[in-house]
Amino acid sequence: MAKADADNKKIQMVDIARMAGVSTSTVSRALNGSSLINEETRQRITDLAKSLSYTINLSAKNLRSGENRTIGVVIPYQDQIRQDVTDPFFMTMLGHLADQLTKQNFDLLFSRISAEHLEDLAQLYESGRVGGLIVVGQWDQHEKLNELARRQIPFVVWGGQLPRQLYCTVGGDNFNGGFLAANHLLSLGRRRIVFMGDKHATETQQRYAGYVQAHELNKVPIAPELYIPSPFTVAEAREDIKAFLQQKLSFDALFAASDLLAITAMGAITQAGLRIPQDVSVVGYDDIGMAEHTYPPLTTIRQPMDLAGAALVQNLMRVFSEGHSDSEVVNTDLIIRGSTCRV
Amino acid sequence: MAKADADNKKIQMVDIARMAGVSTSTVSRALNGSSLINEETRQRITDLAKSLSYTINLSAKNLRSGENRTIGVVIPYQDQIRQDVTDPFFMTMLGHLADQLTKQNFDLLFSRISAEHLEDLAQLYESGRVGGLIVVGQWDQHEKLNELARRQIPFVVWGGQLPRQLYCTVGGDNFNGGFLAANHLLSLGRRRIVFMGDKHATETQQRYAGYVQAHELNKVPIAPELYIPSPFTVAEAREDIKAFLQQKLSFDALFAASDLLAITAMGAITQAGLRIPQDVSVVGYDDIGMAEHTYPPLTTIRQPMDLAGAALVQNLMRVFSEGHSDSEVVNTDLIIRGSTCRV
DNA sequence: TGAAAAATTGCAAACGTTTGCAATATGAAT
DNA sequence: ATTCATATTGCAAACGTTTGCAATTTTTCA
Repeated sequence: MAKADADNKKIQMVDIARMAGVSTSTVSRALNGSSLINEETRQRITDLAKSLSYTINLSAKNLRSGENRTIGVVIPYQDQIRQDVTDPFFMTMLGHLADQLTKQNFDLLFSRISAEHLEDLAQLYESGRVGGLIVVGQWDQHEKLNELARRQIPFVVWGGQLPRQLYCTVGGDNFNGGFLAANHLLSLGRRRIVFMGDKHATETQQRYAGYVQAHELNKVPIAPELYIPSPFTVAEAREDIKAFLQQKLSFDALFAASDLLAITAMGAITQAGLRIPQDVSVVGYDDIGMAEHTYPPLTTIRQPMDLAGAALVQNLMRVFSEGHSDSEVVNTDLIIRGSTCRV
Repeated sequence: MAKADADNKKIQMVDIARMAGVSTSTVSRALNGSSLINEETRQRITDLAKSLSYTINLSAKNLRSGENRTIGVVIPYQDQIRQDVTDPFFMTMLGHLADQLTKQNFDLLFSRISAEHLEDLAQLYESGRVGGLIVVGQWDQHEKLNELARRQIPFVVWGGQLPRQLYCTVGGDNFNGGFLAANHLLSLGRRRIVFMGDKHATETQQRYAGYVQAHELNKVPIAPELYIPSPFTVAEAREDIKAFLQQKLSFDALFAASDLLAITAMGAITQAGLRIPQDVSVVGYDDIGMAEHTYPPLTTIRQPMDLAGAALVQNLMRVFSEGHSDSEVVNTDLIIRGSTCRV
C-alpha cells in the first residue's frame, strides 16, 4: 500500500552524488546550507538536484536528525455531539495556521480528537509523528492540558488564560470582547440583553465576565433569566432559542458567543415576528466571513485571525527553543453593522 | 528544535525486547500482528508495550517498510483571491475525511496549495511526506490533474467527471442537483430563475447543465441575462448580486451554486425590499449546517458528506492497490425549506 | 524411536539520511 | 622547501525499525 513503484525508482541522494562526482555527505551538506561546502560545489549540486526535481526522503531525515518539522493541529470535538465543528471560525484559523507553518517550512498534521480524551495528544507527540502541537479550543479541559504540560509535551493552545496554567495560550481578549459587545448595546439604550453561550467553556465564561462588567459600569442590573446556555453547535441552539422565545420574556438585545449562534438566533427571532435591530439588537462574536452578508449585517466582535495564527506558531517555536512561552492576548475590535441600533 | 529531550529518553523497541527477554524482531512482529508469533508471547509483549505506553517511531517504520500511512488532503485556493476558503462545506468534508482516515489508521496532512500550482502536489508525494493525496475541489484545473495522474501520483479528487479523465473523482451528482433545484422552482411556477455561480468550475458547470435541462423539459426558455458569474467567495458575491439587482431585471427565483452564495444573495435581496420566498424563491447547494437556521430556512441540495468522505478514502485505497479506480457519484437530494414557495 | 514437518525465534542486513572525525588539498608564513 | 593553518571533502557509523533467512524447538507421523 502506497509503496514506491519498483520500476520507477525514486531518485535519491546517492544518485545525485554519483552524477555530481561527490559523496552523499557533500550533497547533504550542500542541500542543507552547511558552511563547510565550497560555494561553487553547492551551486552545482543544488542546480542538479533541482533539475532532477529531487525531493528528500523525510522519514530518513527525521530519523537520523531527530528533528520533526510536522506540527499537529487539533480541533477537539465535543464528545456528546460527535459531530463536526463546522464553524467557519475554525476553518479560518486552520487556513492561517497552515500559511504560517508553511512559511516556516513546517507541515500540518490535522487531527480530530475528542475534547474528553486530550491525553491522546501525548501519543501523537511521543510516536514521533509530530514535533509539537497546536490545540484550537480549550473548552473546559484545563486540567488535561495542564497534565500534558507536565509531561513536557510541546504545545500551545488557542484559548483564554486561566489561573495556575502550565501551558501557553494565545487568545482573543475575551473579557474585553464581552465588554465591548455589552457596552455597545447598553450605550444604545438596551437594558435587557440576553447572553447566549456555554459558560463551561473558558472563553465564553470570560466573555460573560466582560458582559457583566459592562453592566456594572453602566449600573444596569442583569436579569438572570436572560441567559441561554447554548453550546457551540447550531442544531441545539435553534431549539434553545425557540424555547427561550416561548417564555415570552421581555428583552431588547442579544449577545451570542459566536456568529454562528447569533445568525441562528436572528433567524428564530425574525421568525417570531420581532424586528432586528429595532425590537432586538444582536451582536455576535468572531466576524466570520458571512457576518457581513446576513440581513441585517451582523454587528460582531472581530478577532484578528491572521495575527492569531502567527502568534500561535511563533509561541510554539519559543516553546521548542526555551521550553516555555508566556501566554499572549490579541486584540479584539467591535465591528458595528446593521444588527444593532439605538432604541 | 523539537528534539527529543536528552535526559528523558524515549522508550523504544529494544527496551521492550530486553525487558521481555526476546529480540527486537519478535517485538516488531508481535506488535504488527504477524502470524509467526506465539500467541502467548504476543500477549506478553503487547501488554508490556501498553504498560510502558510505548509508541513506535514512525519515521523509522516508514523508512524501513517503505510504506507511508499519511494522506495529504489539499483544498486548493484560488490564486487571485489568496484568501481562505472558509465555506463550511470544506470544513465538513475535512472532518469526515479525518474520521475515515483515522478509522483506517492513516494520518491527515493538511496542505494549502494554490489551484494554479497543483503540480506542487507531486513534490508532496515524491518527498515521501505522504503516501497519497485527496484533492478537494477540482475547480478548473482538469489538465493539471491529468498531468499528475500521468506521473503516477496516487490521488483522488472531489469533483465532477470529465471526458478523457485519467484520475479518479468522487463527486455529487451535480447535473442531477442542478436539475432538481431548477425543476423544483419551475414546478412551483417560477419562470425567471437566476443562476449564480462560476461556470469555469467544473462542478458549477454541471449544475448549470442540469438547470438548463430542467428548463428544456419544462419547455421554459432561459433568459441569458439571468446569470451572475460569481465565484465561491462571499465578498465579491455580495457586490455581484447588488450590481445585478441594480439592473432591475425581473426575476422570480434564484439558484446559487453554494449555500454561502445563496445566503449572501438572500441578504441582498431582502435588503432590496423583495420578499423571500414570495417575490423571489431561493435554492442553495450543499446544505451546510446553517442553511436550516437562516430566515427563511434555505431550500437546498444536500450531498451526503459522510458517504462522500468514505468514498474518497475507499477509492484512494483502491488506487493504491490497483493503480486505478473508477470514478464514483454520490446521490444528491433536494431539501425543501422555507425559502421556496409556489407563485 | 527417529525423521520430517511445522512453529517459533533470532541474526543481521537493509531503509536514506546526517554528522563526527579523519583525510586531503590549498594557501600562507617562515 | 618546509611547516602550519584553513578550506573542502569523504568515510563510516549512527537513527529505530522491518524482514529474509537460518537456527532452534516442538509437534506429527510412520
